[in-house]
Amino acid sequence: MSHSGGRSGQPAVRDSYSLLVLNVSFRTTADDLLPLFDRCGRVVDIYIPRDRRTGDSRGFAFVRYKYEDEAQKAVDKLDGRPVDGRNIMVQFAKYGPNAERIHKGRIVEEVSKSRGQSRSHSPRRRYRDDYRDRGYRDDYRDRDYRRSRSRSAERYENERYQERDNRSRSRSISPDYDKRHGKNGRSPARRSGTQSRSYSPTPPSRPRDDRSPRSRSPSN
DNA sequence: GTTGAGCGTT
Repeated sequence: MSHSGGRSGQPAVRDSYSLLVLNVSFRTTADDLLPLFDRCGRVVDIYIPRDRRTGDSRGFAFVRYKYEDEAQKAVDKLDGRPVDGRNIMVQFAKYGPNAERIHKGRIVEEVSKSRGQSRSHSPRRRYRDDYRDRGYRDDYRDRDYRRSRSRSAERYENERYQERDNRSRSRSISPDYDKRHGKNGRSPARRSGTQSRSYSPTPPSRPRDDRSPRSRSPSN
């Protein structure tokens, strides 16, 4: 009854403290961290968020400890220790039961010592998978941008002329640059069938469906 | 094949 709480989806988290491990190698797995953090205390579980598209590690992991004292010890012991050739950073996570001591991302609890929780004031970036998403998204944006510019008033365009020019050169160094590459802006050597789909109003959907047409009901 | 600040899933 008096299980008032439910701060986290999993009840197991209630009896465990989460630690955030950063600066871990991209190929470091939980199995590699398990024996490492297990030496500092009882590790309940270790989870490493991975990309659902590629499946590669993002470079950080979450280690859950049964007790906070052990977690704190792991932070002080494993924090700054070279793993897989790189120093890892261990600190308390904002998610979990220990969040009670964290107020809006700021730890209300007194710092153990001069640990320097503040890492750096460097701006944080998103996942490194953005560059690949921009690949096809850039085409859509370009089309929208061109259409948007048509409807835009000419007077405003005058001011945007600077930005547009600057941006235009940013995307393409020069129209001749493509010609030098032999692309000539278009690919006439393409398949005629491909051209049909190119003019299709709907973008080519990726055959993400791996469902087998034959095995429709695997349950029965 | 790449990268390097951050806060998570069934």
